[in-house]
Formats: sequence, structure tokens, C-alpha cells
Amino acid sequence: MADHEITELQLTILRLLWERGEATVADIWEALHEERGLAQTTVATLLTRLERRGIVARRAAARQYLYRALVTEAEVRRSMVGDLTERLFEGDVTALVNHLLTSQEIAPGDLARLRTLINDTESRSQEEK
Amino acid sequence: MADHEITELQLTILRLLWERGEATVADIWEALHEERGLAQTTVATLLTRLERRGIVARRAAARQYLYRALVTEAEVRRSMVGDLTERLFEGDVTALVNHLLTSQEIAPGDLARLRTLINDTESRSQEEK
DNA sequence: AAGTGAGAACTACGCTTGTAGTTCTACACG
DNA sequence: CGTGTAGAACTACAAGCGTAGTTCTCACTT
Repeated sequence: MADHEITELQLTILRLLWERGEATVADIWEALHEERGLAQTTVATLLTRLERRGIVARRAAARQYLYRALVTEAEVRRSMVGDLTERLFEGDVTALVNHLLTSQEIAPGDLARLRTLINDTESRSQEEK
Repeated sequence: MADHEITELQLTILRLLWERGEATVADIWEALHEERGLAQTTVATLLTRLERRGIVARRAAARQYLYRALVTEAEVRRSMVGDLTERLFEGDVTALVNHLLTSQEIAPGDLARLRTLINDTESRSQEEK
């Protein structure tokens, strides 16, 4: 939906929201400040900005706002993977897969799993007919 | 090599450099200003910044600098795809492929091509043994 | 030698990010 | 009823980006 460009930190926050459904600034901060050492105000700022961009929404609830994501993880993935495919491989998905096969470290066992995935996809699309 | 975060415009410029090997500001500008309507100084600024970041290098040549990329297309792809896989799929490449198969538009014919790719990769890794 | 013109260098500006301090507000408690 | 305080809102700041104008420099031309 919303035009993306989700940064790492934003994604981290979104992931927490997806996990929890709804969360307060304090919730997010608690989950984050261990590893990232962020201030609560930082988290609040981030959430406010995400809200302005229409990526999350919030509702008032007893003293604190409850935030929730307006985009799904699948949407973000689709959008980001799509962008990358477009940018780097002129939209050619098979070129991306080829890249994954050749220059990424793929465990040998993964090849078999991929074959299975492909077969499943194929039979699924067969059924749809 | 260099820590990335290559933006769209930067990638566009890099792509031109990869195509040409070396190019002047004017060359890049010429190739770009049709579609993007950029000023020459803009291109120059971009190249200067990329140089500062160690992503391109330049050498003086008769009145103008010749720029060339210090990173290869494969490196950038590896780095960017790797980042994305990490960010979005916790590094699980097969999860990325699965995503491509299920939620991206893959032409039916692509499935066969993918299978071939996998077979090739497999036999190639067999040979290496 | 002086001038001009192409290209490089410098400066600038609005925007977004990560980061966070400071101030405001309104409820709960005494 | 006054006040402390938690949480929200506002303000701030350095960096990097896209974008580009302005100034500087130096090699050729007259």
C-alpha cells in the first residue's frame, strides 16, 4: 500500500508490532533497548514518524497509545523484494534466483528443498486451473 | 568490499560505469539527463561523494577526470541481496525463494527454467568435488 | 600577455534518519 | 485543590541524499 523504503530500525519496530499485534512505546522500547540501547523518546519519535507516513496507526488506550502496523509483513516483503528485483535484475526473478544459486552460499541440502518448493508451486498452480 | 547502502541513483551511475569501464562526468550526465533531467553539477557531486566513500575512483586525463567503479556489479548484488535476505528472511535463502514463488508473479515457464538452474548448480557442485 | 571558457571545487538547501533532550499536559494522589 | 509524574509533544542536531548554483583555476586562443 504505502510507498516503502523501510529502514533497518523501522523494520525492527514493525517486526515487533507484527509479533504483538499492538504495543505501546514502552513495550517496543523494552524489547529494543537491550540490544540497541535506544532512549524511549527515540522509539516514540520513530513511531510518530511511521504514523505520519501511514505505516502504523495508533489508538488511545488508558494513558498510553497503542500502536499497530498498517502493513503486513508479506506486503513489506513483496514490496522490498520487488524493488530489489527491479533495481538489480531488471525485474527478472529468475535472474535473482540464479544469483542466489551461484554467488550466495547455499547449503547443498537447500537445492533439494528448492526443488520441492518448485514442484509444490507448480502443482498448486495446476490445481487452480 | 565497501560497506554499501547504494541508492537508486547511485546504482544508476554505477551501472553506467560498469558498462563503460571509465567515464567522465559529462559522459554520465549525457546518459542520464534525458530521463532524469539532472544538472551536470549534480552528477559531479554524486561522483565526488561516491569517490569519497571509496566506491568509485578517478584518474586525471586530459582536462577531465575519468571515473571507474571500484566495486563490481556482482559484489553489489551479493551485498544487497545478502542484506535483504538477512533483514527480511533471517538469512534463509530458501525462504526468500519461497516468497518469490508464492507471492511474486512468476511466469509458469519460469518454473521450468528454475528447475534447470538448480540442476545445473547441483551438477556443477558435484564436479567440484 | 590578457581573456575566456570548460571543467573542478565549493557552498547551499530542503528532506529524511537516527538519536535524544526539553517541555507540556492532564490524571491520580494526598 | 494543589502538585507530582508518566507519557506525549515539541525541538534539536549531525549526517547523508538529491539537487544545483556559484566560484575558482588553468590551459588555450587571440
